[in-house]
Amino acid sequence: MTDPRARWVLHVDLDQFIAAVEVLRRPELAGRPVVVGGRGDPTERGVVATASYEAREHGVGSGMPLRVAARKCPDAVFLPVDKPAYDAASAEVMATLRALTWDGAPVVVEVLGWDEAFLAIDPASEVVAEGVAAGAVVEGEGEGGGTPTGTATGSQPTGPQELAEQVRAAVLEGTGLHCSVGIGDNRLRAKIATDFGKPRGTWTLTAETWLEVMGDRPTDALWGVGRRTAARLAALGIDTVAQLAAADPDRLAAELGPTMGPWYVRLGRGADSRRVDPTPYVPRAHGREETFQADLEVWAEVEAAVRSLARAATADIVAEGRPAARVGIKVRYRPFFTTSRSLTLPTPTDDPDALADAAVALLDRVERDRPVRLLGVRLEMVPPPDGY
DNA sequence: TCTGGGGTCCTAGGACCC
DNA sequence: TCTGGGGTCCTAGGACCC
Repeated sequence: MTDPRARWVLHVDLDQFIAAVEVLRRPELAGRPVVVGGRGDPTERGVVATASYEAREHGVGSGMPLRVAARKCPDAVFLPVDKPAYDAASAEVMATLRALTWDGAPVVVEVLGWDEAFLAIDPASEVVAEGVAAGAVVEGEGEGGGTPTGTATGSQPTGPQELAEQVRAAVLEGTGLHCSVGIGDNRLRAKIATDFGKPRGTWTLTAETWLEVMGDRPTDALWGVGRRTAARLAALGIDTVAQLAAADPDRLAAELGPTMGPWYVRLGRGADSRRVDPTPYVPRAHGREETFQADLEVWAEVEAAVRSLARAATADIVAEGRPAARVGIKVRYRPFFTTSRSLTLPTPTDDPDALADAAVALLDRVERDRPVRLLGVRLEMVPPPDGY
């Protein structure tokens, strides 16, 4: 139980993943500003999925409308999102990570998305500890802390820094992609540490260094606090991570909800007790949505579009092998007002006609006198059978 | 800054039941 | 019928993440 390696979590995050995959198969793009998003046409509605570092120097960033990106960086190469290519690259990365060992013991990998994963030692493969106290402390990380300490390519890693270097070398060798690694004494700290290591680096963040590194930063620097919650916290006089860490959980429970309030205080303290979980991801729902290049003004077109989205979503759940128990639609009107409707089916089904009919029927419950910018259909599946 | 598409989880009110 | 309280399901909306 006292395997010293069990203290550590590594977070691996690919550098500019989507742009890097594109450059990998089109080497002539290396060194150029590359922007991937939408259908690759910067005159269309769409946003930036990933920008290369060269494009970021011009102020282009994720989530930015393509039109704005084109204005900021007219010389950028604009490419369409190619999901299958990123799926394939991601699978290679994850396979590389799963093949790693730490001092002879297998690691477990929890996939977070296309380009991120947590790594930890497999708790089932306990090795007798060699006299390391439970409170072992990593040497302090001052300015520039967390720089790699080893060049351990090929040799067996001993500490987390050596494992991190092995991760970066293995991913580069196996996939041609660069990544950064965060080392933490839990998932949250490892995840946040990664940003300090980018690009192509490693950083360590522990309970000992948490407040020193994060205390003066705004609350939305935390994983799980976004713009809205940061504003609500600011209204309560909480602007920084240190202030959030010192806040009264009962007060935040009253203000932000019994679950979320105390959870935010724990975030401020850098606390996270969840273990790295290698259980394969099982989706709860599949949905399809589309923002139209020109708003739909004819209701028959709205109905036809919902029917089409419902069929596409149905194909996704059929591939999953689980029928839908609930159907939901989303309607975004001009200029940007969004509403949703949903229903529980009398009986779960994966019949395309029945699901399309249900989605179209939900349209009767929304206004039809306004131009429609976006439509979405979402199918919530029955839980997977036991044994998953 | 005229704002994608894929998801997850939490909250709150009302219905309904005992 | 002058009417408590808890549990659960359904629905709409919101926040967040990659």
